[in-house]
Amino acid sequence: MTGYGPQGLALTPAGGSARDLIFERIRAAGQIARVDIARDLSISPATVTTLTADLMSRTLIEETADGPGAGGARGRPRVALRLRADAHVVAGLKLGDRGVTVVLLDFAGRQLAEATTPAGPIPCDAEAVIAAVETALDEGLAQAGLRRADLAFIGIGVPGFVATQTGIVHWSPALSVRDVPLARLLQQRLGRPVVIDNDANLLAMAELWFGVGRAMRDFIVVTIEQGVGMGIVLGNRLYRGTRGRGVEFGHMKVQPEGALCRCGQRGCLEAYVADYALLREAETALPHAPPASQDRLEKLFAEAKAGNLAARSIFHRAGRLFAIGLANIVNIFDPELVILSGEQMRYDYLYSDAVREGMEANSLDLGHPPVELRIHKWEDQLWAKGAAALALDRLSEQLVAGEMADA
Amino acid sequence: MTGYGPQGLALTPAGGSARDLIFERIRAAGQIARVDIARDLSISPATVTTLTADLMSRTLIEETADGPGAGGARGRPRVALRLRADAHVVAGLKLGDRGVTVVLLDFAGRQLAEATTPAGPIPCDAEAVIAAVETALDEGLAQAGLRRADLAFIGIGVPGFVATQTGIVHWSPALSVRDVPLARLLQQRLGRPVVIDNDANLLAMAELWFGVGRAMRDFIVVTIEQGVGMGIVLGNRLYRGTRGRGVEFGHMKVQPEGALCRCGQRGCLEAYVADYALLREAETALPHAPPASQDRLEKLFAEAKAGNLAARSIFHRAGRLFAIGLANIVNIFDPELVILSGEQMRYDYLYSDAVREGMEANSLDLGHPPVELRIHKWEDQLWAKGAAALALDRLSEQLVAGEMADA
DNA sequence: GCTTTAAATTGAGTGATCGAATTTAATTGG
DNA sequence: CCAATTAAATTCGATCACTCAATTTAAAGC
Repeated sequence: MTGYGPQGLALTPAGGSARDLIFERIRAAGQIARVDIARDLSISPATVTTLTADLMSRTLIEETADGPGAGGARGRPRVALRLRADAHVVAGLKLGDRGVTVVLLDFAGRQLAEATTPAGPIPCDAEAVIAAVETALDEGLAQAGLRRADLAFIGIGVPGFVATQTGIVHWSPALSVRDVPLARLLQQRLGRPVVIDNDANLLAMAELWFGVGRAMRDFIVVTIEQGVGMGIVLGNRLYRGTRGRGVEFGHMKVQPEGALCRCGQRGCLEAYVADYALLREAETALPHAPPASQDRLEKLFAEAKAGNLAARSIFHRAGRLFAIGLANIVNIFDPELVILSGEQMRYDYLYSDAVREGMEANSLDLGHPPVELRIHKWEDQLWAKGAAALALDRLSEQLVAGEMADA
Repeated sequence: MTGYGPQGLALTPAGGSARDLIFERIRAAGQIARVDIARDLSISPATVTTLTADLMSRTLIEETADGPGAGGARGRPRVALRLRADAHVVAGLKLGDRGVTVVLLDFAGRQLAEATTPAGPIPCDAEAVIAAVETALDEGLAQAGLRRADLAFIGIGVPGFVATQTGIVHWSPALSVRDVPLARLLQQRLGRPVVIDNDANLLAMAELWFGVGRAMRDFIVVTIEQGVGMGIVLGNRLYRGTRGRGVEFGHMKVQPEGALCRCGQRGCLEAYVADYALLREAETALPHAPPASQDRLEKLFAEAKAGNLAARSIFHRAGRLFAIGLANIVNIFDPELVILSGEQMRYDYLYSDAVREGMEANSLDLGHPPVELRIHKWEDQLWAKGAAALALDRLSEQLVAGEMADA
């Protein structure tokens, strides 16, 4: 008499109310008339009128003054709605090797300010990270003529193992200590709500909220710099793995008993394609170069292009294994699109046709066309925009909850 | 003016109504009183009364006659509800090498009949498969004293690449032809609605609906026999990949330029651990054995146990690569549990402590305890029960839709 | 038999949403 | 310039899902 079927609820308990759906629709469209909302969401025009009036009374949206938009209209002209730009401001920050980047976005998604402040040497302790964030944030606020109190939410991208729900950074190349409750510490210091996440996840968020990913249900973003990161979007949502930590693509094993990785294991993808892995090999093959530096990697690539066989083989192997790793991911998730993003993209050996071909050769041909592969030039503030997207996401949740509370 | 944020809906549009949730709760519990439903689902007792009355009028559930259950109760005794066993009957079938297995389940999840009928040589054409299904089904129906018309839904598990939504089998080791619209053909022949799915997915369904997976949100089922299959459950739902086909674990590359796989590529996991891969190697190392047969694999394993180094190395390599493949999956999904299931489980080299250790050694240590690994003895009808679970799942959807239609 | 207890039910009330009718703001044609 | 036309937006009454508070029901305890 124990029954059968999943014990957890297979059905989603609630789902978004019509008000939330309308809000999301307006945000996604930028400008949209009530009729179109009703049509898009299969909601009656009556409801749309009621709920948009409610959203307007909460000063979240407004009617636009500008012309009709839709061509030679006959009847009553449609009135477009949009988010009120002045409703809220959020900040997004990214902790990087070269410093801290910050962007400020208004509620309409427009960028109000962008700044990068150099950071000290990493790894450093929590206090130094907090101070660096504080400096960058204040710089951005100064540009926009705002104060900290004006921020509705702050999102921060951190490399490493980050648990978003708890706000704890379990390990990060930027931090000399483990298990830092960074979100809480920053919230205390900055006086505003803070949410943190793995930086690769935020790159996926950036594509989902501001990039090509907006129109895709399922896609993957891969980035290579110091390590190898991956963000997965399934069903228009960032998939964070079942325990809320990032997905670990860099430590997929692509070669049994292979090269030694920073993580202590062997054969990880990262141990073949990350900066340190390439440089490590270069040290063996080309001992004449100066000690490890960003510069050296470029030199190494130049040598490969010039025909140095040792250098060439380093990149060749990296590309081959990278293609295998990508193919494995594609076989498992079968996404609509794979985006390769990262500052190292200039290295044609990793983001090249050879990799694309290798990936396709290693992906199962199921009769449908191969996965679309796009290469996105790395923009410094894209990561920060992803962090801002996370902040906007949380802000929305908060607004919905608030609406429920006082409705 | 293009807005921002995902264009698809991030919020789930509707979600289950209270009636659906109550129905699911009763099914999951087997026996449950109205008060408990109200408490578990945070729904008012009044609603539970109303909606259970509705479900009873639809003859889906009934009150039980038996004693109170809860200890020395004082007040009005609670009346337990349960699904009406006689409401519906579903069939689940599995196409296997050894034949077709069928189970019949009543609406209370109890097994009414079970039968296996031997099948002809595979691969064969669609007509032969349909005939085999028909024979097995009628055998099961005869056992239970039922007719085809009594079946509410029929679920069928097919090895290979199966698109569930369209009901098309794109490729299967059981079929000599490609892209067979098997669900439609069977539906026409049997006169009852048919749903098909990849057999590994159905094994996951079986665990989710009837096994340990019932209490787990996220778990993975891996099975090895002819090929390597995997089913993934995320958030109490089977994850089928973004295009509705099964997840391709068997063709994960675990060795660059490695062994040749049936799929034509190199280094696939399957090319190291599937039956044919082991036998292929045995042919090289142990040319004295009789030609390929199930029997030979057992012999090979016996030799390995007896100390034959060549035989031993075959299983050793298979186990090592299998562990790597598992570790990669665990790194990506970070599930609560991994279930290893399959008839070949007797071969300790694949489902052994060595594999467990290998998997843990290759999984990233993130400070939490390693993933739980369970080995489930292969039961012939477990696959078929998974197919029945799929049928029950579809039946529920249909009932919900029907409820909406005539409510 | 009366009280106590807890489950189940009932009936009034609320909020979300819809359908049909109405109002509004434009265009077009006379 | 003024109807007629068109389509967007709004209004109003109705419905449905669900809740709350009060009531009924079926048992145990005294």
